[in-house]
Amino acid sequence: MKKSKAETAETRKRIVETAAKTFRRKGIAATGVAEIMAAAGLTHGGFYRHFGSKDQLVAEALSATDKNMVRDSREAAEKGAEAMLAVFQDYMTEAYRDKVEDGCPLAAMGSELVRADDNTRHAATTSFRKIVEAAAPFMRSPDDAEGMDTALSLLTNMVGALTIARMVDDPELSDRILQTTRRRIAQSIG
Amino acid sequence: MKKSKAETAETRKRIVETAAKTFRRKGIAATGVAEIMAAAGLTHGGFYRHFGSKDQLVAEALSATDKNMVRDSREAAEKGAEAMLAVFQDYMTEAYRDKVEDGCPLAAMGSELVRADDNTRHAATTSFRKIVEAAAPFMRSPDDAEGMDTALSLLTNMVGALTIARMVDDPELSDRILQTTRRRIAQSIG
DNA sequence: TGTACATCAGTGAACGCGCGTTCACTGATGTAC
DNA sequence: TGTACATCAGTGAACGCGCGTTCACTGATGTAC
Repeated sequence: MKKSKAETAETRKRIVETAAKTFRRKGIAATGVAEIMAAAGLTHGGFYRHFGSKDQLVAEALSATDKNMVRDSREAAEKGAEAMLAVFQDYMTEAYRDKVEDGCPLAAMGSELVRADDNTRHAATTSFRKIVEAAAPFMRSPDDAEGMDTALSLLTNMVGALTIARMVDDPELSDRILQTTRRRIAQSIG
Repeated sequence: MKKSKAETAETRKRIVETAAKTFRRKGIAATGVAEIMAAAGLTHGGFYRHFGSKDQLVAEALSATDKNMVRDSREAAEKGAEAMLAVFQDYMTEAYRDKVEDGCPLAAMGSELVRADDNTRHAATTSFRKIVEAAAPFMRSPDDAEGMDTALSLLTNMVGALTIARMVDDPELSDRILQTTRRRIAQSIG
């Protein structure tokens, strides 16, 4: 039952992507290795041919998602302020709020990442910094350090707002949080 | 081995307080009922004399902590803008960041609360709204709805900033996040 | 006020279950000649 | 290019363990008379 190198690489990628979605939707601690493998169409026994531990999968799943977010931010930065604004505003839409499994891992798993292992936290830190750096030049006062600080403030606000918009059980309040945050994004970028 | 009513009430309170700390420090899913009971000096068998389920304890532990935060905010609101500012700034100190188990539950368990049961989410929502309402009159533009919106923006920012300040593995970046958020608090209140 | 009895807080063993991880086995892949 | 053999991806059973929850039992509390 050995698989070709191409197939093996594909399987590995599929496990990482399935894990990335499931961890965001259900949380890290609440998601089992067997559950991820089954969702990827495999039995759990083969897991350790690909990864040394569940923690390693957590780190890789986070890295994979973060890589996409960094890429999106950089592409927007190349296109200019308008594209940057659009990418950030999209983060605060009702559709984005309701699709947890495809969204930002910091918002979806934030409090669990605080307790994640060193590799995972380091990956999260690096990605977060890259996004802040991509956004900084587009802040209203981009002089030196000030742009960084504004970007830091804006991005932490977005993560917190998205988390709380998902947590509250009052749809009106949730929408209002998104709306207020969209306004702050518009005020910060320009 | 039956205990007096006073002792029973005391035990119950002790379990809730222990749970509130442990859930914040280790996360909800990662903390077991037996672990909480042991930390409270009891065996796990007696748990169900006090609570119907782990979920019920989660809801009560959150409510208890939130009640304190609402009280602090309201007391500060009665004292005036300066006290309000002080309470909020305290939230963004390095000491507060490093004492997860005594701090804000939204920051400590945010992403897990999104998936918590209805009672828990409702309790969290109600408390969050009360704190926003207490803060709103002290925002720089407190006219009508605008104060609410600014308070909503500021508080979601504080929760997100605290979570990310705890998550990043770079102490300098972490401190900078706290500092930037303190500055925003000072700019918002006045 | 004193006595008999029902209540019930807490103990410790046990329930079924799912967890992360290991392992013997399989058979197709990839390599050495 | 063809053959013999080593590799190893994936399966499925099993490991020890801790999970949330249940239960028979205990003995002190609280109540009814």
